[in-house]
Amino acid sequence: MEAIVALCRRRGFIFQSSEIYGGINGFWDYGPLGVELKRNLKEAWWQDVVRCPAPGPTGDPLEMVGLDCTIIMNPKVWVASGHVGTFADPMRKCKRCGHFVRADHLWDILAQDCRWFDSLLQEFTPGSGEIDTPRLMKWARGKGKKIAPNLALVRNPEVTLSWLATRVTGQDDAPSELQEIVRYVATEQLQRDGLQDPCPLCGGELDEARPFTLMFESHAGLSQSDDNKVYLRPETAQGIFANFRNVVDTSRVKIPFGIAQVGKAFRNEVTPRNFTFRSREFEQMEIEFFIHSDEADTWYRYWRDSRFAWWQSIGLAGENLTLREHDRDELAHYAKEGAGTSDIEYRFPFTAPGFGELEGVAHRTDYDLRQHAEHSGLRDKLKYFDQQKNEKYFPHVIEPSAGADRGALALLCEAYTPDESRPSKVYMKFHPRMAPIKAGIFPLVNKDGMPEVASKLYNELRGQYPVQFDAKQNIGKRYARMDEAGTPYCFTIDGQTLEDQTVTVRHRDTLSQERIGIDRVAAFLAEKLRG
RNA sequence: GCGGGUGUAGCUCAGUGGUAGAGCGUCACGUUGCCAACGUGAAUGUCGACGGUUCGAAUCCGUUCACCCGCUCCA
Repeated sequence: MEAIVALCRRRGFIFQSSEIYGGINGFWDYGPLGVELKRNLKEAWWQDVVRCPAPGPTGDPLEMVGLDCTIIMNPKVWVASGHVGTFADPMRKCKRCGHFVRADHLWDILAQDCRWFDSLLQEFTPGSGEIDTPRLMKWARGKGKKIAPNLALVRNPEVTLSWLATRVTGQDDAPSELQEIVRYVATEQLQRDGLQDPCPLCGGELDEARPFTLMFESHAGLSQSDDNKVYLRPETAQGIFANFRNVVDTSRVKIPFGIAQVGKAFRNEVTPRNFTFRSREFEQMEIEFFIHSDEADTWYRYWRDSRFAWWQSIGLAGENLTLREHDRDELAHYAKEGAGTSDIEYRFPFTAPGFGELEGVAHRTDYDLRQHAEHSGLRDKLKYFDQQKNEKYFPHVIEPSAGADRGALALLCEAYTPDESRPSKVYMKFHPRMAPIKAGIFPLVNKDGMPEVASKLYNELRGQYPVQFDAKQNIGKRYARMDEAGTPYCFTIDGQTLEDQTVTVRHRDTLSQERIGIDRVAAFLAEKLRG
């Protein structure tokens, strides 16, 4: 992976944002080659999804329209969607080690996934619940010291155990509840703070539960008050739902139909990691496909399979691409009752042997439209009226939601091909459609009229394709540079060109060469670049 | 947020208290006859940042930032 990051930087695919100031965690810039690659990806998506989508499950053409919404919207959108409120999870921070834990999951985590809690339980006699003070003391000074250094019982065993003793002897019906005993051993100063909850990691005390949102906040207007607080969108989907009625009213679409959007979204991730894979600012390519609930299964399967095929078609054809159906219990709240959710995943070098998500295909039911219908007060006006069926209903939604940056990263990882036999030691095997530069135009040597012919060809081609002209240094060096940029073809003008009007085509992947007429170069490229 | 690692030219790295270096790359000129050839020359550094110790710091100490690995988190 480090080699890929190094090549991205060296050749100008991806730079760290604001690098000259030391960078900023979770933000990345695309360089001259990277912007072409990402643009190719997004344009291919738009072409294949909005302008000319594959036929639907019945063979009929799909109806798709585009949309481009703002990043900042009325904050009520995020209340309706649940991003403000239920998803602003109450989090508690450990005062000792700084660890964050979800308040509502604390006791589950302690019981199921906590080293010191597990170990401490062994010290209680099974069944009886009796408190064995010397035994707990021994635990506190031995094991406990290592795995729960900040637990009150470990820091100050005598005092803590004396509190525990008063609790137990004061009750007739000991054994007492496990949870309460644990809170006692986590509490050092009973009178001042009451019983404490322990940190699953170190045993230290947790502070108050506070809502913790992944959304970036800003203010629309000059004053920085709660009145004008706004959020940077954490997903593009809600802009589509909020405009559902506008699109239906203005574009004559009929169910089933889809609305597509490409755009930036922002999430204040706790830990941005793995190059651009988890960034705080990223770009999504989302479709909300509106259907009647009776057809959810059919459309879900259609989108899952056609989206998978699409990623294959742009070069992620190997075993590194996989389709994973979610288990019921990992589904998002809105998708529990739906036809299913699946991820299209790619085996990135940093996730291997596991996979990382490229695109999620989810049946969101009618959750979002219902939420907006209720919160906006528009209620039934957000329903769709089906003239043929004479039925008014909230459409269900199949949502294929892809990450553009993750897609570009997968393309980079997939293309990266070490090859010790060639001068560059590595080449980027992009699908020609995705390649940032489609062709290099080179005079074999920089004299004898070759540069003039090459330059003429270059000027003809550059109007249609991103191509590069290079006459400097020897031909091998120029080929090597094109290998690292992932340019699939190089056209070289040599002595023979001047005699018979043919050029050599050098193929990136095979290193083989063929001769074609100089007048056929444009047609050659057009054919190779076709979807 | 925790633990471990890294940070010197575009890249790979050397330099362990005393004048900041090498190779590769980049650029210019010459040469060139199909895969980073050769010759000559040139540009390029707040030694990640801030502070401290010292006559003197890339080097020692503290803090901080960024990246990598492992936790945690990822609706």
